[in-house]
Amino acid sequence: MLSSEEGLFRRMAPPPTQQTMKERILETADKLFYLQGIRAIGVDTIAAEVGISKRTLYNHFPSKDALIAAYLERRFVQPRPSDKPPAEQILATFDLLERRFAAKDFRGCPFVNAVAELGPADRAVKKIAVAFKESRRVWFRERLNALGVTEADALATQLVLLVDGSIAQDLVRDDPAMARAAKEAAKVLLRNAGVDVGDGTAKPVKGKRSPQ
Amino acid sequence: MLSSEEGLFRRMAPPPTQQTMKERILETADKLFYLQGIRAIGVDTIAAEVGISKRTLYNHFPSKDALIAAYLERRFVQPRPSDKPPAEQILATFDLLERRFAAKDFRGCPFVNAVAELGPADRAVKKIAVAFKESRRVWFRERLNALGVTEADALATQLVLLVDGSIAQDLVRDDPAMARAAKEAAKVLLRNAGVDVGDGTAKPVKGKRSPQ
DNA sequence: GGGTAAGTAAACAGGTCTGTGTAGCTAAAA
DNA sequence: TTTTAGCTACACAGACCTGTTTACTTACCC
Repeated sequence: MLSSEEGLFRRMAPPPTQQTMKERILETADKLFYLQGIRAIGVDTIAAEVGISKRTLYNHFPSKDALIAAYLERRFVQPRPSDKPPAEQILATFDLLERRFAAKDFRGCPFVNAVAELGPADRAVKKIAVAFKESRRVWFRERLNALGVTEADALATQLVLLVDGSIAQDLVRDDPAMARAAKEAAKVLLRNAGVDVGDGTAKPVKGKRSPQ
Repeated sequence: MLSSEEGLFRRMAPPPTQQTMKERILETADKLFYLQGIRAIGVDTIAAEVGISKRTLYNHFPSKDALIAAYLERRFVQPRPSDKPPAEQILATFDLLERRFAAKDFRGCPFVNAVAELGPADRAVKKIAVAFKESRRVWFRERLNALGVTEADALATQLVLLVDGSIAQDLVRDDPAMARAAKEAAKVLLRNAGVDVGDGTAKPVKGKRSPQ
């Protein structure tokens, strides 16, 4: 066997920074799954891109399904905590979205995409997608509660509709202006709930008239 | 050759209603593509479900890509014309959505799903998806113009965000209430633009006060 | 009756997919 | 120095994919 001939100088490659092998695999899987689709990418492709053998990949993840689950779990991160006022935090969400849309590697919401791609039969994927969506809704609700909005729960739902709507629209249109449109709509909804969104048109929470 | 032995009684099956073969294929492809995903369904599966040979399918569609394109084109239908007042038409959109969500065979927007599944490389799919989304936006804009809304274009965009947001949310959550939430948000946006949405709280278009 | 259009079944080509098996190499621990 | 954990390369099984080919059958029109 000549198998060592060219393998010799590639073994135990550069101590690849500090990352664990699992993390290296996940990072590559994330990039490929997200940009090209989960079904479109085979495990061979991932292994080749990481620069490892397929056997090694399967030593770290028992199946492609496990890798998919780990990919989505790794995407499930909470927004960074902020000490800005709640209303600003809420509106900043849409500014962040707009920056994301402008990046050319944005390809929609990985959770929605996974559910769309893998179908309703894949319960594991659906479960994590639901958890993610709910966590975002709760994030909005907490900030609305802090603002004293009475119907915080309903308004939080409406805000996530604007977020997901702009994501879906940007996915097909590649138009970051969708984020701005969502932000303007969000401002109207917030103002209507009595939140001061910084343009002096805050409407009172409970039928009270604002001064003049 | 014994090929006729069991084929004999299946030939030229029941004159299958009146539908053309192309339509029968498309109908089946639609059901399978939409419910299970485009990549998840092979042409063999479609042919078997229609009850025809694969050769026949390929005689009607030169490739799977052509079948996918025809599937999406067939999904691209305009809303039925209505003689109801424009504001009612707009709000009825969300009622229709809610009924769709409640049906257990609802699986999101076929255009968004196709783009998510097939990736940005598939220009043909992306093109028809963009055309569809824009047609819906224009539909809203026409009705807003009829209502004399000044910023009809911007508001139409905001309304499609609510539509697509509720579709995405329902896709992952299976919750028809998302359509109601979108409707409530739409009412606020319409009222804010001076449209009377039937609860006596219409706000004038241009700073004018409505009678008491 | 002869020709044609459109269907059938079934095999095949050539590719990809997930997942496993085998054998050998290397680095580090014992 | 020996053992062991973890890697590599590579072949393979078995399934499924798109699309083509072959040979045959049926219905219908002229």
